[in-house]
Amino acid sequence: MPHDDAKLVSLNCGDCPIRHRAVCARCETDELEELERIKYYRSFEAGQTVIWAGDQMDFVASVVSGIATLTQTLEDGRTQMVGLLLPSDFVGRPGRSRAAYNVIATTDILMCCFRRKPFEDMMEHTPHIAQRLLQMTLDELDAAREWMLLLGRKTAREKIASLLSIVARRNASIQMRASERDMTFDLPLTREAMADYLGLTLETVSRQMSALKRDGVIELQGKRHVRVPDMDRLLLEAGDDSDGGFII
Amino acid sequence: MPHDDAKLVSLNCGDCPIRHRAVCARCETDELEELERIKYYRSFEAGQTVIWAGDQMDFVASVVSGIATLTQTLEDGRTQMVGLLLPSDFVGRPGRSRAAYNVIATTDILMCCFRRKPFEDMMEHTPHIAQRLLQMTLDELDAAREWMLLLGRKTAREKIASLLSIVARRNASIQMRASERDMTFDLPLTREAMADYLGLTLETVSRQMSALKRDGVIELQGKRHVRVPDMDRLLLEAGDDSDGGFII
DNA sequence: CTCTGGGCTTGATCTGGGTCAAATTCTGTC
DNA sequence: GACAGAATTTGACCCAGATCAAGCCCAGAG
Repeated sequence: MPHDDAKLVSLNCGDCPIRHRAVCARCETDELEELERIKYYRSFEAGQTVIWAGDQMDFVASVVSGIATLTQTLEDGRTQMVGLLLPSDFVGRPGRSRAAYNVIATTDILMCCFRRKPFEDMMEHTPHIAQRLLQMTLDELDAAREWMLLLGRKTAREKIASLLSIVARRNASIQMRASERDMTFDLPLTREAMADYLGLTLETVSRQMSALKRDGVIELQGKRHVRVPDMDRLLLEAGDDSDGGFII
Repeated sequence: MPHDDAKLVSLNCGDCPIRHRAVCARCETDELEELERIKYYRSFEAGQTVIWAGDQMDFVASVVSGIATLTQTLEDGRTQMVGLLLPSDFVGRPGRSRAAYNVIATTDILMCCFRRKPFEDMMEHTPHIAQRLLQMTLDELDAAREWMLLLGRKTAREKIASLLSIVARRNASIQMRASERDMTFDLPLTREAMADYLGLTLETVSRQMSALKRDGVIELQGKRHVRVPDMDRLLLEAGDDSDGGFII
């Protein structure tokens, strides 16, 4: 049986062409050679936009390398980022969906694609894959709901602090320094992208970044390099509640 | 193989106790008698709040009857609704999650619960169940993302129009009158609940309802009964784009 | 029939964040 | 090492929606 923290991951196994494998992130063993047979690759340049119309796509894909964003727009141009696609994240789905998203490549992207029908057929007799996709999707749903709280009820300053702490936390898990109070990282987003993520304008983002800097919550070296002297302070600014919650 | 539109539904099969079944919405046949063996019921009164702490719950549940809302709050009391739970909707998940939600009963609720471990075990060898849960979760994710666009980028008037058209559409599918331009329905939410859903205050909700009424977009009989003379007009007000999107 | 309280509306005023505009870095690149 | 263009900052001003405060409507209780 799969581990709780198992993920469907993309791994660069040495030289090109990069191999896509379904592995358990913990035990590191291949589980499904079958994926190998139905996959192909597709790359996109930084800045390129792909309109991902759910029910018209005949494939699903997973990011192998690079960063992309998932956005929705109104016809007058207002745009809202609704997801960040990092290596190993999936886009597209087994099943129908009317929703259409813009997938915008922030960097050059390599995607591993699976033709939909074979992928769905495969899921039929390999419950592990279905369960992992379910777990990944549930995690995304949790993240989306937390973001709804941010979009609906947080102030501009809290929004910025929340975004920074999320980026910091992600870096922390990479650096294995989650317990450190002092953190340093690079922002992978422009001010405009941050604004689209947070439901703000880029001017407001800039102003609040300046305010947080003035108040000593963050330090900036250049525009993108951020140092947080005290993570607890930042989390406080983000307004996230930390109480555990009771059981019924 | 399961149909695309298959759902895991709760059905009231005549007398109490209500039976929970996993059926295909299209072919109407039972697929999994096994669910019967691990389920039990639990009811909640209107107004009751349950703190649903993902990783501490030892069961998952599905709404059999009644309406509940899923909300998140900041410690100072600001609250944001992040989902609506209607009959057949699931809450809780097979797998771990740190997220905690408040489940607030809008009406009296009957829930069908499954103890987590047996439910997860069952998923292992019944791929249909896993696939349906995945499909349901993906649909919820689409809805959450559409809501993020609303929360982040729509004006108060557009938010109200969007909510009304969603409620109208849901009623339409029940009444089988999707093609009608003229629609009538009851709002299942108080002004305050609408506000929490839309990231607004109840005063703004009230004002915008009055404005839509004044402009002839809707008619009100009493506070909760709404008539929409022209759905197209309402959809226009909601600002949703209708263009199909291209394929890459 | 009146009282009460919750849901709702409406008005007056305030303000956070949007809008518009200009100045100031940064990043190349020739 | 200067020029071009994009990213960012900062300022001035404005407005949509929040806040504060009355008052209204109506269903249920007595």
